Amino acid sequence: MGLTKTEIFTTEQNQLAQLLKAMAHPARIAILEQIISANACICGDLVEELGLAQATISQHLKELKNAGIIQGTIEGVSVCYCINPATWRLLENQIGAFFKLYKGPANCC
Amino acid sequence: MGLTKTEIFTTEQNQLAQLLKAMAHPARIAILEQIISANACICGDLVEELGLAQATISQHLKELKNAGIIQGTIEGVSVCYCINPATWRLLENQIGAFFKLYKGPANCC
DNA sequence: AAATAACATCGTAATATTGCGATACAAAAA
DNA sequence: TTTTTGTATCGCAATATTACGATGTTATTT
Repeated sequence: MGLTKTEIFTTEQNQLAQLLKAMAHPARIAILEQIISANACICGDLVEELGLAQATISQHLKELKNAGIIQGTIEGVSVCYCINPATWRLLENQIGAFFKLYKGPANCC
Repeated sequence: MGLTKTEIFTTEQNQLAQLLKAMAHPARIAILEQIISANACICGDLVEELGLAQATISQHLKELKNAGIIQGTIEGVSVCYCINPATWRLLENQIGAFFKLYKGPANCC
């Protein structure tokens, strides 16, 4: 096959997996770090900063945008990408809740 | 192409991406939730609980194990999988640090 | 209006992931 | 020792991801 069986999982499980997947690439982590540290970043800067082609960066930005993690507003000739606060908080909370499930080592292993 | 250029990123970026990727699948999230809630889980239970074939579950368990997120100890006939506390804490801290980078909306968008 | 600048999209090649049936394997039970 | 039980691994087909050159697109300059 090759396609995930989303229908057998809960909405929360699918949503969290999708958001994590969007972040689960070193280039996209680097992009997010850049966007956050620059506090408003445009694609051109990222191409210079990271060592990837413009087309590749643009594609990664698209994935982050599709996942709702970032948002882009046109600013003259260039595009200003920044964090989508709502999704960021949502993901932070979802992940936080997930990690809090674990109460430490069990008595079995 | 088709292979990630890990050499142009930092060790931290690659490590975080790899751990996130290991979690970025609804089945693996469901598996982790099961392992945590059962506080020691074996593969057989998971096959009944989730709607995936035994071979598929075993493969997902292998990925979580390779990433260091879970560990398995042989317990008689079956295998007892549980959370690897060290990796769990590491990931929790890495993610926490990452999310704390963001200080709220910038003044640009 | 033509040229430029900054991104986006298309098309493609290489590789990775997902899922599962079939089969192998190792430990315990019969 | 044979059988059973619980997992792991193999091999395959379908699909997804990654990267990038080439080409579009859109808004600003000139």
